[in-house]
Amino acid sequence: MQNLTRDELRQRLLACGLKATHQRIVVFETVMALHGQHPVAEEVYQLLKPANPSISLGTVYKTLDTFVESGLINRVFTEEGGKRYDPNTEAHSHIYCSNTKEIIDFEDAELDQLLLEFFKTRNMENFQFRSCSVQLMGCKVEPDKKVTIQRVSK
Amino acid sequence: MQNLTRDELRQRLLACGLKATHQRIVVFETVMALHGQHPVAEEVYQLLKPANPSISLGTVYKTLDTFVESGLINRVFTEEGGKRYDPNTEAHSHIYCSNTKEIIDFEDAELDQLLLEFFKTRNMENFQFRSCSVQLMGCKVEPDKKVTIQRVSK
DNA sequence: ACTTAGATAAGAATGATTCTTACTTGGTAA
DNA sequence: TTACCAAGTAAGAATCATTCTTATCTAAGT
Repeated sequence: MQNLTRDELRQRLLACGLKATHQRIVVFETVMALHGQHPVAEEVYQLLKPANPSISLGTVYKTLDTFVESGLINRVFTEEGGKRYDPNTEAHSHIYCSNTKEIIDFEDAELDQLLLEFFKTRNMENFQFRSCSVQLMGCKVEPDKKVTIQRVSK
Repeated sequence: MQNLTRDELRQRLLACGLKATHQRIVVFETVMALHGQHPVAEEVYQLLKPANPSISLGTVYKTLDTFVESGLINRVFTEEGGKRYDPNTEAHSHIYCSNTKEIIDFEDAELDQLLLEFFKTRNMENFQFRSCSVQLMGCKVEPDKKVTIQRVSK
């Protein structure tokens, strides 16, 4: 996830048919810089506020929802209620820690492949499949350290 | 999912170390009758209110959370925010329809098996695994008809 | 039946999100 | 370039779900 310049951000907005306003560019920039995290609107607002004190919280809420509708970002599913956003639009799964309440990206090409293969063996009636992902529930052993999930080396 | 008698419900509450109050029995009974659905607290409240007009909404909220803590029911992950509950505590996945906003249970033993096998091939560092499930995103073709996902017959 | 820790009713308080309205602006076309 | 207007925004009011508070009540053990 390279950092995009404001002009590149502007292009992506226009490509979605959205007016490239200053507010949208800044919200987009801020949320993209949080790749790997899953912020709520308020958090995005707090981050961009110092450099952009005139942008209102309501605009951040509205803008994030607009981005989801346009597919620029995703919502992430939560157990607690509350809307969280995910800058990562690649297929990936999430790890939910019941201890720290963290939501951690889990990218695993083999898993994605496995699921795709699986759903090829299924006949879906009356359902137009868009995507699927896995949610892993559990808890961090040491709350301050990172979680890693990797292939077992033979 | 057979209907449990009130005495059986009472036993299950006591087995979890919970006082078997009238309110808890009624909330438990109501939510269990919604097997396959994923109600919010308000919906449970509306259902039990006619026969139990003295139970307050706050109690329903609190009781449902107590049940989740005790493992009698689960929360279900939502994209919209808002807390929904799942009477089904067996391992299963969910289908999310972006059209009707429905959340539909998807039980598939082969999928569960596949995931278990997969995670055996992974080494988790600093994470105590509890469970996992799949979420299927898409939309119903005909909103009023049921979705079915079944093995393709050879 | 007596006791008491825990549970509840009622409604106030909170907090997140949406809505309203008057004002502003990006992008288009003259 | 300028003028125009559909769309976007700021500000704050309104709404809605959920939690909290407190006085009262009750299940279950003695």
